[in-house]
This record gives sequence, C-alpha cells and structure tokens, in this order.
Amino acid sequence: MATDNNNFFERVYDVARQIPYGKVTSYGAIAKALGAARSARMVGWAMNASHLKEDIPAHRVVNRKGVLTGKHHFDGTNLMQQLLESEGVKIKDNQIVDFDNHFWQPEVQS
DNA sequence: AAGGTGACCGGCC
DNA sequence: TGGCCGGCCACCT
Repeated sequence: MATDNNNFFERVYDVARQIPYGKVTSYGAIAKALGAARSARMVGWAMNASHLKEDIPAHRVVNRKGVLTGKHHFDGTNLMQQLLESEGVKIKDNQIVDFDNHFWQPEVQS
C-alpha cells in the first residue's frame, strides 16, 4: 500500500476488468475514463504488463479503429482473434466487424 | 538525470 | 479508410 507506484496500472486493470463479455473498448476510452485521454499510450503499456494478470481481458481492448493492434503481444498470433470470436465478436482481417456496435464505454467507478 | 520507447490518438491530405 | 506527423505521458535503462 505504501508504495503505490503502480497505481496507474492498477487503474487500467480495474477498467479493463470491467469490460463485459462480448464487448470491446479502445485504449483512448480507457485512458479518458482514467482522466488521462492523452495517455492512451500508457494504457497500452499497462496492457503490456497485463499478461502478468489473469483477470485482464486485454483481447477486448483494441485501438480506436477496432484493429487488434495488440494481438502481436499475445501468446500466439491469432489467440486474440480467437478469444473475441469466441465471445461473439466477428473479426475481419485483424479488425473487429461492427466495432461501433461492440464498443463499450468504460465508466469511472469509485 | 537524460534519453528512448511504446498494444495510441487526432489532425491533415 | 489509409498513410504521415506531432504530441503527450509514464515507464525503463
């Protein structure tokens, strides 16, 4: 507790963890929910370390275009797509189909 | 302490 | 939508 230097990461994880099933969101959305819309990159960084966590559905997090930019960082190459499709999200050429319809806006919860 | 990096975003053509 | 550039913020060496 005393050394909450990774509070930022925890913050991202908390939001990502709230992503409902079959829904996806963007890094910018999470960043904005944290109050740091300009730190969207930091969100990605946090996700980079999310592999250390188990309850972090990073596969539900994509960029604003709906492209699986981070699939590269997953265990495999198509693992991210597999997971999303498994949740009912259609993927086309590494891009989420009807992304706008599957988009989920994170909320700032206390 | 300083520089480099990064799973991004927004604007412009 | 696609490509290019700048910005922005925190982490790492």
